[in-house]
Amino acid sequence: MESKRVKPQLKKNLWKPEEDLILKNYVETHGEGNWATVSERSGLMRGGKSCRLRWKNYLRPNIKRGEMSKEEEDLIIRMHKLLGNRWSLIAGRLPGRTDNEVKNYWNTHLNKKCLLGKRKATNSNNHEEEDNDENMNKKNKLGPPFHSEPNGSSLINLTSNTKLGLEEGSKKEESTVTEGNWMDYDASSFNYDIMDYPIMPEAAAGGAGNSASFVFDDEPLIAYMDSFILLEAFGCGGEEL
DNA sequence: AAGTGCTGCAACCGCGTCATT
DNA sequence: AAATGACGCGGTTGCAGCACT
Repeated sequence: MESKRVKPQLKKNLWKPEEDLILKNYVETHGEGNWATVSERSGLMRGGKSCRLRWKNYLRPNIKRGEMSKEEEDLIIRMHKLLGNRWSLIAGRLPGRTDNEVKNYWNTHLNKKCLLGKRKATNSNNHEEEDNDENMNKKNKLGPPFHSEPNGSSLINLTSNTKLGLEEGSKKEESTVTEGNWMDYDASSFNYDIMDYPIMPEAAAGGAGNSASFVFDDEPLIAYMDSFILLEAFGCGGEEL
């Protein structure tokens, strides 16, 4: 007589210390993963997502709590400038910090700071849309593409869609070269050659009909960004590395 | 001391991606 | 190839605590 399984009412709101203990014990004995079954098996009336979040953000070993150091703050600012709201990537560079924590810290402390700074630094040009964090995030789920200036310096576009093919010297590029939008970097500082990156079939097939057109795949770019972030974050000199 | 507004943080929600069937 | 489920990410919300009046 198998009746339809009724979904138990899941608990919400703040976690109690005893719930933390149950989850911690459960994960330590059974390991991470299968979050959907954790609530059933552990007896916690919490959704899998909730359990996962609680573990990831608070119960996991090596979680660092408390004040952000000046160095961490600085790193967050630099990386946010490079990556936008990609909190998990940023948090990945801050040992013991979680994406949620970094995100909250940004929203409560750094965002204001940076906005104030930007207000002072920018003139009345209408770049509001490009500079808007939310727009950046929507447009920039993938990593930033690159662009070489005729003078030899290089730029990373932080706001456009990675999948677009860059056309050298196009109007679009020129119009988007603004502070906080394109980042100057010295390509010679890196062991990186832009030609190492895959040219996607559609681009290779001649979409733009231009040998300077690149379409970047997400992962290789992320891999590149990792090393770039390190170099950028620690001052490009490499003395810290 | 009480009321109100503000701030910071924990947690939830919706959506996208990936793996499996 | 399509459907399904699990997981991860970023945005948003709700609430507790603090500051101010």
